[in-house]
Amino acid sequence: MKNKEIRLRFAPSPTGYLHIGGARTALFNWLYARHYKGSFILRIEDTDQVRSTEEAVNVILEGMKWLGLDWDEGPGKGGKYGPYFQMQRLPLYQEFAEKLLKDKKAYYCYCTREELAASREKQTKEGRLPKYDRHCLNLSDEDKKKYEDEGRKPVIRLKVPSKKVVFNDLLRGEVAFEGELLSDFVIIKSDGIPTYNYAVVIDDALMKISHVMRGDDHISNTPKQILIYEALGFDIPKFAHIPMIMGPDHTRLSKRHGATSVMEYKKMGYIPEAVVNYIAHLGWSSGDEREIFSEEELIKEFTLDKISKHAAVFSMEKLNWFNNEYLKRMSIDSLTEKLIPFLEEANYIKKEDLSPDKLKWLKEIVRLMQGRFKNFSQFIDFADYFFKDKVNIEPEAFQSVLNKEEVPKVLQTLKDKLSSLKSWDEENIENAIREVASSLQIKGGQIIHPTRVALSGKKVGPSLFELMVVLGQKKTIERLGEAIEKIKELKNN
RNA sequence: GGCGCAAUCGAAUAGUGGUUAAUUCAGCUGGCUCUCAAUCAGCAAACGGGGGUUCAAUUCCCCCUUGCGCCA
Repeated sequence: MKNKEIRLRFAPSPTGYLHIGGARTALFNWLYARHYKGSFILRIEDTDQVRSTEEAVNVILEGMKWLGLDWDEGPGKGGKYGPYFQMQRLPLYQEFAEKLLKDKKAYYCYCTREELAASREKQTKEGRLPKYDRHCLNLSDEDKKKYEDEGRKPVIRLKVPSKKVVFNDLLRGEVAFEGELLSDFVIIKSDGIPTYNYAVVIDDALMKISHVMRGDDHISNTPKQILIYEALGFDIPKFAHIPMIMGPDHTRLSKRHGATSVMEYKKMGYIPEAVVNYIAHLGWSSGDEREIFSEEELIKEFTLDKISKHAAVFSMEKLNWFNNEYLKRMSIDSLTEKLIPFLEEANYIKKEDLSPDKLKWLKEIVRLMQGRFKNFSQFIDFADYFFKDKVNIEPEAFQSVLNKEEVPKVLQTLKDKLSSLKSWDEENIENAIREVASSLQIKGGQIIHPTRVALSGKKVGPSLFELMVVLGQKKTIERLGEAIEKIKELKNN
């Protein structure tokens, strides 16, 4: 049963992608709504006509879906408090503005940018703090007509009462602002578009939002919004201002910090459950020592008293750890399935060529690699040699491992030995390698390391014997030969 | 500049009017091992500063500082 009283919303502006900070805000709202069996509403704040795009709307919706944050009302869903795009709600903003005008709680203002700037400069010079001088507060109809004949387009300003505005933040307790400091701010711009603070109030009120949970960068906007609620006689929702997420340098998270769009994490091969689990821990903790939470557990445990009040720093390392934890727990089957799109993207496989045998082989690779990569892109990188015809030997690996006196002889001896192997299984391969080692009077490592580089091009990777089983006898022998040739070539130069 | 919010290891968070201030990530050392990863054992690492209140403050109050944000 839904709790009709509890209604939360996430209201992004479609001026860009869904970034980590927005996603975390969405997640907290979603978790709160789900925890208390309320409703979660998605609203698109697209009044910035210059920067808003339909493309961005789609990317945001995609991001929400990828994270599994489903909404009860909003784009694609409808709902009884729609529309859920602000640009489709223009008449509503107008209607309530007219009510304010009629009640003398708002007024038209014809002042130009230049006039405003001049007034501000004068006040500053006089040592007063600049605020709108109410030049247009009591304009007569004639005055207005005169201005309009001049071609001026008016804005609508709220007549701000001179009083202290106090609200009780669910996280921070009482927050107070001196009303004197507030200017008669604009609620409708001269082009008829509402300002942020005004539109958000009309929408939240009309959509019956009970809890406004948002980044604490909105604390300073809250008194203005409360004034609008009061002027219109709307019920004031509860406010909870959650801490922001910063980059590692403690500045606002931005492109400078690398991947900030949630969809980039999809592209890099993170799994959404891990991303959700990680960002849930940015500003929230269960209070006990668990780190890994399923979606259900998060919903169950999520309450406001466990949210911290200070900004959090995003850490890629910790995200990697979470992702790896999820990757380790996944079955080979589902891990393989999730990897397939990345393998196709890299041109390592074609889905239509995926015979049962090939799928089995693929799963073997996945089994060998599981736990050794932090995300799917890394898998593509780390396991390339299974899929490519020729190995790409990393220069550093060549220098430090293959470029040694005894290596060509070792590889040649091994190659000869392996060519005659009848049964290509782990035990036989290991025995063969140990035999070569003892016949050449070298340690296992002295044969294993160069062989790994010859076969995979890398110094690190899964157990060599298993690797060789999966790679197959033919390719193993080929690559040993190629490595020997390559060493020769470089020696001669 | 005005106003607001915040402050515990490098990062995320626990925690308490009296504690050896805890856990996870990252770092470091060692075990295991064919490397890496994983894993196990261990190390290092914090209560921003100053005043109060109190027998006792990291914890409560005030100021400062610093960071962040909003407005201009």
